[in-house]
Amino acid sequence: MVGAKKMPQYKKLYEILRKHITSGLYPEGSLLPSENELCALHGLTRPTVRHALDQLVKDSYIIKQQGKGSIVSKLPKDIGILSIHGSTSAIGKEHLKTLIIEKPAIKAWDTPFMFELTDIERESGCICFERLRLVNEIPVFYDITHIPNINMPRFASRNFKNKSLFEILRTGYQIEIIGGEQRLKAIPADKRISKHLQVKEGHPILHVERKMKTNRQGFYIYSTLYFNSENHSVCGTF
Amino acid sequence: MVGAKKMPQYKKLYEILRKHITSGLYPEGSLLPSENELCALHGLTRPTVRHALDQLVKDSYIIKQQGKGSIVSKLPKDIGILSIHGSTSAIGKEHLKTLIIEKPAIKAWDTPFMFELTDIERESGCICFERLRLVNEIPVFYDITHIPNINMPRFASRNFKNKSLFEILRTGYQIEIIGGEQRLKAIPADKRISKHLQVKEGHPILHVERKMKTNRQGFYIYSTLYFNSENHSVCGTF
DNA sequence: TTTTATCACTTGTATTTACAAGTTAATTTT
DNA sequence: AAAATTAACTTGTAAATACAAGTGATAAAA
Repeated sequence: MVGAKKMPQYKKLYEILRKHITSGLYPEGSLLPSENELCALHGLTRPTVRHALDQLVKDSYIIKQQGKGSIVSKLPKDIGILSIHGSTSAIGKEHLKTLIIEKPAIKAWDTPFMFELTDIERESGCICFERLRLVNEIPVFYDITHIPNINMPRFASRNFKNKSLFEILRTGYQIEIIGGEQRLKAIPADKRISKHLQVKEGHPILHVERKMKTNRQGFYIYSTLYFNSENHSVCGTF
Repeated sequence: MVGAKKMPQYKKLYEILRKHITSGLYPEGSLLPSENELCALHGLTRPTVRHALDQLVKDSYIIKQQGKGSIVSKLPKDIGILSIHGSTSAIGKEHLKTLIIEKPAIKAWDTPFMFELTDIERESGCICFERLRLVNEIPVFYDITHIPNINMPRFASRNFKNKSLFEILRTGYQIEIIGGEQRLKAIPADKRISKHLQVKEGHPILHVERKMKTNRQGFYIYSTLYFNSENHSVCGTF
């Protein structure tokens, strides 16, 4: 294991409990052992145990309630990956289809780009691709993704058909999204958008520009979204 | 008395430092007094001071660096999700104005309401008010807030003119927003919206429905937003 | 039976003490 | 003068202790 030796006690306990929660040992809604029990179990003092629990609260794995205990809350937030919520019913995975409009290709960044770029990003160029997502065969959002072409071997030739972008990044490149920023607007559909989303020109479209921070230092992923929110909403937690 | 008396010490210090930072006493990039200095200044012990600083870190008012100190970072987010970003320049507080369209009043919940309500919420009724926010005298967003009328003494008679809602909730009722969910849509402006936001009917409007979770168990704050995103964007981090 | 009170248990706040580890600047040595 | 060392800071981790405050179940009283 990589450097688990000098990890502080509270962090060790945090990792243990985190693993127990995500693995389902403590199901959602159940109570964690009390602070005093955790002290006895792991040979720690209460301030240390509380420090570990504070981290779990911060990452919203648990909610604490005075007089009651530490309640396990729903498993991790989907990192702002905007989920879709239909106005009629929940959308199962089986109804969601992805169409590749433009295959991943290496090109120069647009100038100006929606976010400010570093010199390194600018020089490296980007991998760009466009996708259309359909729910029940109806196009719902149109997605343009820009990834800096820095240490991304064979990315452009990968098959995106059935795997999520984030799954490929995580499993193929050990890249995980750890946060980001986004800008939202409502805009009228232009010719290109109206064609892809099959709406009239001028129809209100939800426009999202996102800059996603990753666990790789200085490596960001950019994405532009055009969303037909007539029958669906974009949902998110914060 | 609206409970400023039994506020814990660490929270008092948090509020003091927070005020000092937002008021510009400690400018961005500068160092806060060291933990030991804060102990001496306020007659507290280091764990208590550290607890206060932890809160400031959590809310990203400061960044701590071992061996150096607590560095004041950029003034943040009102509540993480809702800052406005102009397409031309940053928006200073001096250019932001709030207009009360409907004063806080106790009434029954709309049926159906945008989010599902518990029986307790439904029975208690709600405090509802509507505000219009202007940037440089131009209306930018229209805001309808619903707060359950549960243990909120004298809330309806408070003056909202110059204080942020969240500031009143935090200082007057010890209520803090700890998260939430939201749904976003792009919709055409109807008659009412177009009147308030001074746009043509049918103009694309960003519509946000939010359910905000608080530190008070089972207590949620609901808000509906209509945003004219022609010249501004809604920005958020995740 | 219903209400009230108590008790055991939970987390919340706060003090005190100690040492580890990172940063910076002054001092000493080369 | 330049490099290395030291000293004096800073925050980080961790222990032991105490009491306050909220919760829930049990026991006592009405």
